[in-house]
Amino acid sequence: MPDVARRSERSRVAILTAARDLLGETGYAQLTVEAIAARAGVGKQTIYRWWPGKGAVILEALVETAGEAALPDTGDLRADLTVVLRAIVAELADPALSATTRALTIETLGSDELAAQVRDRLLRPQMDAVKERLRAGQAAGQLRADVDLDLAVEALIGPPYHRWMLRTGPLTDTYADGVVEQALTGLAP
Amino acid sequence: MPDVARRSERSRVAILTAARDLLGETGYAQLTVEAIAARAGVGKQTIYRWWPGKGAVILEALVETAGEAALPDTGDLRADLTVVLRAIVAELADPALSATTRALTIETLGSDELAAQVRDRLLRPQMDAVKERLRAGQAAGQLRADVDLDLAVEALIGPPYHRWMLRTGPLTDTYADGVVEQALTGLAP
Amino acid sequence: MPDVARRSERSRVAILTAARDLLGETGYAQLTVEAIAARAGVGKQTIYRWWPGKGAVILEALVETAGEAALPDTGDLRADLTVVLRAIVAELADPALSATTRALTIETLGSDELAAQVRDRLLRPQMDAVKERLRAGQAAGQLRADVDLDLAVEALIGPPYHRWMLRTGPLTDTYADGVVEQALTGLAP
Amino acid sequence: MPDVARRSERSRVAILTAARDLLGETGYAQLTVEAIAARAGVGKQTIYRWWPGKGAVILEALVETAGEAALPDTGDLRADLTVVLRAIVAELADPALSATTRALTIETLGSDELAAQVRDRLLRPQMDAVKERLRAGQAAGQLRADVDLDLAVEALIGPPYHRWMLRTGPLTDTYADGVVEQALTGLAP
DNA sequence: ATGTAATCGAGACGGTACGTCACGTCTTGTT
DNA sequence: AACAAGACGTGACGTACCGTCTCGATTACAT
Repeated sequence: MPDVARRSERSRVAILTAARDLLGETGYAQLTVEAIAARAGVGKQTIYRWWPGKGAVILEALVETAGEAALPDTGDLRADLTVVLRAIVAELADPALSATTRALTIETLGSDELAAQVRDRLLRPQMDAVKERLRAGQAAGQLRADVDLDLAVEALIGPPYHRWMLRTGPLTDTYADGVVEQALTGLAP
Repeated sequence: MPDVARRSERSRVAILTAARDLLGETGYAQLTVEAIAARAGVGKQTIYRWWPGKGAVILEALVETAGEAALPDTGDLRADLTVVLRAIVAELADPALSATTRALTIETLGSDELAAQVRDRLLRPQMDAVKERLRAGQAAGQLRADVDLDLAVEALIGPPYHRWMLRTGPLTDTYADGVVEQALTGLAP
Repeated sequence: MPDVARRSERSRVAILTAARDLLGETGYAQLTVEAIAARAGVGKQTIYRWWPGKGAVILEALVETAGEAALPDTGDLRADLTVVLRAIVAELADPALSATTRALTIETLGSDELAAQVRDRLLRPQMDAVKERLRAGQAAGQLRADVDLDLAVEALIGPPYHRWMLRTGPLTDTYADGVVEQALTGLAP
Repeated sequence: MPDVARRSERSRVAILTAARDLLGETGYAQLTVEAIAARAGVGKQTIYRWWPGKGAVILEALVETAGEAALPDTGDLRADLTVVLRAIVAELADPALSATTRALTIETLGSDELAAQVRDRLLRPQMDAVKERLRAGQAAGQLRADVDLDLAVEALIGPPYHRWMLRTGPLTDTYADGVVEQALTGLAP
């Protein structure tokens, strides 16, 4: 079993960077473990020693990139959600970040293990943060008391995610605003 | 430049059937072109002659399976949408159909070409059917006149899709009903 | 079974010509049945209807090319053999004819059937002609009475054939003369 | 740019052995790279990493099999050559060894590169050994001083090679003796 | 300071699937 | 019935990566 104390930080960073760069430059199809190792100047075994596979590397790369999902609470629920939705939509519209997310989604589809990891480490925090903000709004009487907060979160995040995955429309601030508008209308008292 | 007139219908059907069966039985990992060819009793070349790759085969298999996206219009918008949403959710919850969709999604992510095909041949019809039903409801005064129908469609389809992709919750009739309820609340006059 | 009466002479000639041309232009590696058919403007089946395979086509091409193996008999054995040997060596040195012969040799190595055909239709006549000339020389007392004529023929043809196959030396008139000289020395009374 | 220092000797031997065995057991038609790899318990890539193709494998197998071409020199030229010619003829008559040689000849005809290799690594040594023995004989006055040694070698090796390639006669000790007899008659003072 | 044990880079290994090529057969009109 | 055209099942080709496995050569810790 690997001795984490002796782990080379240089290699760890090089691998994650190489993975991100390759995704940005050549796309998912060229993102092979061998390519990551070569680009990072690292032996393949060093990757397999510390990660179970390609997907886990991407996940870690994305987790490192992702900032803390701290949501603003200015008291103005609509304004706060607009900020969040715009950020989410912008991230999906950004080619570099989007490539990583897309790659991770592919890996996710093939592995329940990884799917759970992604859900718990990456999504849950984000969704929980939104949920908390909604709960606060609900307590403040800005939402009906009977709304299911999980559904409410999905009403906000589901549409842009669907649009991004299936490329069925543009991902703009205007769109983000529209999603917030529509969702809040359904949730308001 | 294959001569489509001489194409063997027997082979075409055998290939699509084999692809569907393999997905149902052994999952995506075992869905290789060689396995499809072997199972269908067909040469690999016959697959490559008519489809650009594995993804296109899956797409065609799914398109053939998918019935016509004719939506009911009983006049009761809520009832009609509930029927549709329950069907969509059931499909996503069904392991067999879901496997095909999942496989197709993976292939999609690796090819813009295929992504466009999927969007136009598989998704657009479904989404358009929902949109038309909503438009009829809008004309009948059951929806506000100012709702953006594209957003409305996404409000219905986005949440279950998000939940399915990221496995963040159960996909049940109750859930479907909740999604319809919430969406209609936001769209009602 | 094919009805030889209806056979298309046009196709027959086109096929043999295409085979010869392809050998001359692109070499043996490109000499596929499909290439012959395409170049000849002929269906593949027309080839397989009349020949058992590629080798038989080449054989027929070569048989048609090869003139009658009539040997001169001027009474001067050395002069006659020199003429023949120079002709043989020249043929082996000629890239076009040599390509066909080489191709046929390859096919021969893989099929006893074809090897027998080549031996009987192509080689035997040539070797027999040489043998007859030697027999006449023997009768005229220009050869020892006890020489084995089959061996004598091989003493003339074997060396240049070996040299050609294995590319171990130049194939010139001088060389041909040397072979005749050496062989006759061994056969003379 | 494979790293020859890390090459697996076990694999190298297994591949060459498998190639020889397959030739002996099933013949050239079944001698595919895939069959060699399977029989040797080796990945195909391991073959392609170290040899350019099937032909080179056969060549190496034959080179390893072939003993050193050390010719006896008892002082009795006729006896020494008889030993050699009988060995050559026996080798050509032996189905197993002959299969390898035949296979190599086929491969040779398709590649100038390989042909040169075969000539230089396999044939040249053998022919040179014979040539040296003849040179010694010439020095000892057993051959005329003016004989061309290259021609003399071909007079010995050419006939049996021709007979073997074209299957025009039996390959026996008696035949070998006849060839030596005839050649020496032509070369004697 | 030195031994020792794990990590490191490199890359060969046994595999699996890829997408292509040509084989020889079969099928479909045309002549 | 032979023909041109070309789709078909078959099977080998040579390539790309997979994940595992040796190799010395660092490198960091415990003597």
